[in-house]
Amino acid sequence: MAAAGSGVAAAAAAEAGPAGAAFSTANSGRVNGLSHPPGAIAMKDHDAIKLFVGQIPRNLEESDLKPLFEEFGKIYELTVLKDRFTGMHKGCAFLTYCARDSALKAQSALHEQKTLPGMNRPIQVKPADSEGRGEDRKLFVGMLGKQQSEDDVRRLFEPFGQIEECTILRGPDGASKGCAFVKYGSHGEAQAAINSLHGSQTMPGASSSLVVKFADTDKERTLRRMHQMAGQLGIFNPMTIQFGAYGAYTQAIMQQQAALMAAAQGTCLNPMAAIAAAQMQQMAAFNVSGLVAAPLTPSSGTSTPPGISTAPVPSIATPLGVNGFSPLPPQTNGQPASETIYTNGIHPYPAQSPTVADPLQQAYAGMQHYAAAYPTAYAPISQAFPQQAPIIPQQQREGPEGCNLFIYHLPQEFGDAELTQMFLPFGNVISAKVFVDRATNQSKCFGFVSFDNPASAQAAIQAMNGFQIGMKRLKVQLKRPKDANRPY
DNA sequence: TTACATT
Repeated sequence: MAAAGSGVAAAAAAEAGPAGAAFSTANSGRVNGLSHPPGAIAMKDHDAIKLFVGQIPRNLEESDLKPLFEEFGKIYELTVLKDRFTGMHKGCAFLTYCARDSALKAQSALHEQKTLPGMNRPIQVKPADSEGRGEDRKLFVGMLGKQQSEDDVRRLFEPFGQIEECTILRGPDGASKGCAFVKYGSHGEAQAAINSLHGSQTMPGASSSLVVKFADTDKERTLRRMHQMAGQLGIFNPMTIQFGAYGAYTQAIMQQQAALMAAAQGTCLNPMAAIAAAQMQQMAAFNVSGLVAAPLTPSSGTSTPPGISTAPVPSIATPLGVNGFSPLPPQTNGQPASETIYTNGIHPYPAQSPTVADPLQQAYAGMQHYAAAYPTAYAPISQAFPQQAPIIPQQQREGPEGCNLFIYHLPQEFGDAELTQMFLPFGNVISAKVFVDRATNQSKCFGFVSFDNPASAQAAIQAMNGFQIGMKRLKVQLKRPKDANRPY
């Protein structure tokens, strides 16, 4: 390789980072995917449909099938399913067109319409099981009364169909958050329930009428996370606008974030961006592989926060039976684990959206992987983003008793702004102060954060105490009262 | 070795 070019290539490879790995694995894994030529990033609609294609003769490979399906549009990905051990052709495939419309056309033109040579049943072309069919019969129910039990909700929804699942979202204390998920046997039943129940009544104690809508899909949830995180960082990224395709959107953000992260690692510019970048990677990996990146459970007290050690992002795409539509970690008590941190209306998106705490955990975990993999490979790219001035002016010092946190083991490069960002998800941060050595201007790695209410402070302790960053774990405690330890 | 609102 030419000496002049090698550095650039290495940098590009490094920048692709774990995300790149996740993408390529998803495409090429152990199945013979129809991969895209290097450098050519194929786009697909954000609402593209993954099709299952059945009744394919076993002697036909991707290259043989491609012409047949290309008739309906540009193919984003075509993968013949193979037995994971023997590599044997399973007589079916997954097919994703770049355009949603192509999928619909292919489905109506081909499904049960013709029989391929050697087969005695007609070809099957229909949305893969992973495509929403679990989600589109699941409802989010909001504005329930806090006293209403699962049984109450069941009774309310029973008239419209078979209920497969009914879960009230609850806080850690078991108190209802006034919302629930209800899953029917079919989309139609769910729709019927929406038609009849949405806005139909106001439950005792609820502030407005009953909300009944389809639960967010996986994609919507992830997108919302990204927007949320982007909002928190004050990121406005023009790159993302021109990329309508979801995958590309993610990738674009990630690349930007990777650049930012590089800046943060190289020059201590913006550690929170690093966190966000890590999160973006996690989300992208999640998106692409259809797997939950890491089991997430809120940490508490001094216990080891689970799922944030150094578990690598799963990079094995499950080629068949992908059930990427179980975005929440396994639940033992019928509640989404990620919901349990929030108690007092801190939740940035009421009830059904993901919390900030689990992204944070993912973020930190991701940061560690990233740092491990790419310790110093970056040049600072500070101009990648206009660096926003810290938004929150620091006026007050201390909040009321029980609202002030002492935080130790902060990363060296964290300043007031980063500290603020880190704790913003838990409530209204009225002050955040990192102590710096006045001689060296170096952080002393500890600081204070004050909220305007004790519940926020408690939520922050629950979520962030014991949080691993690098080799250390954050210590997050209530600040000692001023008069403590006085001898008299 | 963990330093609690600073000169």
